[in-house]
Amino acid sequence: MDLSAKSEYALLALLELSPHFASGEPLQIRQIASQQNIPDRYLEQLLATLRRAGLVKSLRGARGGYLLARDPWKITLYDVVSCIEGFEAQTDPAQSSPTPETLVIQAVWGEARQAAETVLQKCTLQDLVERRNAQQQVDIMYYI
Amino acid sequence: MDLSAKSEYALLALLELSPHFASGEPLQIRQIASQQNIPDRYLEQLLATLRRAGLVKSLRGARGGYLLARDPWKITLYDVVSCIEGFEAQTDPAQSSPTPETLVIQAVWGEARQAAETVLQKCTLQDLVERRNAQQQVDIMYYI
DNA sequence: TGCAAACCCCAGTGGAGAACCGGAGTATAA
DNA sequence: TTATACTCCGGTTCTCCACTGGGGTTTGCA
Repeated sequence: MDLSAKSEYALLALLELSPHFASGEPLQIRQIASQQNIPDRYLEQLLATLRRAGLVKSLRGARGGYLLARDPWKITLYDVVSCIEGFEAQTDPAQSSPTPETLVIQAVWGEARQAAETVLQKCTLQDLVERRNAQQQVDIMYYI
Repeated sequence: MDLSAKSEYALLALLELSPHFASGEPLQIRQIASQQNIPDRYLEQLLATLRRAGLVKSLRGARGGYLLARDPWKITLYDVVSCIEGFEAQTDPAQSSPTPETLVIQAVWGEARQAAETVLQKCTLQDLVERRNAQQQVDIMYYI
């Protein structure tokens, strides 16, 4: 029920990439990692997953790096979390003969999960960027 | 993001206790465990937690057992899951200086979590019982 | 053409927590 | 008084998350 470090790292990385989408300049793993305090060898794996999911593109070789595959307002938090966390494929083969009780419980749990996913589907990377900027404005006002 | 065996066991046990609330007759751990296929020594721990949370009462000694502490329509799934899973106290002391990025991410995640919890708060044990009965009716109709 | 900078793949490890088991003790109905 | 139940507390096994490491391959640039 709580956010895994894995998903948080992925979101932070994509958040870091968002402002660079317009210019088309790639960011390197090291830069993202040091900027957001993420173990770089670990971030590497996450970016590979995001690449296979079609959320980022990579440029190999010297002067390479990563960039968003599409506009930051066309990537939802659900896109990110679901591909990182690996939803789906939860058929649970051990549960050969589910009882009526477990079925009902799973059904309600599915509704709760659905409600959470709807929130994530409605929030894009661009929304996150703007909320962060707005928050920083508030901080500055308090600082003055 | 997925339902733990722990919570599912607890819900199954309370579901088993629900029909017996009216009569006031206690159910024993062994009975619940064998009925719902739960390791009995493990269920014992869960029921102890539920008792401390005030969701069930225990009768010690011969002919003892467990019974619901209040009406099954006055116990929500949120009551159960939150006490079993131990929500709250997630201040995360390691996060001494949260960045604006992590703050925004946590905020949205909190909204998603809140949406899921609302679903659980609206569903009572009695709702579960009735949905199970309704489902069984459907099964019977298909059987005929 | 060489070489360094970057991505790419795969395999392992350490620690934490979940799920479960066991034993000794205590309360209580019969 | 005794059998039946709950109660407390500790250990054990197993899985998974977060992370690390050792190899590659690709590519811009001097």
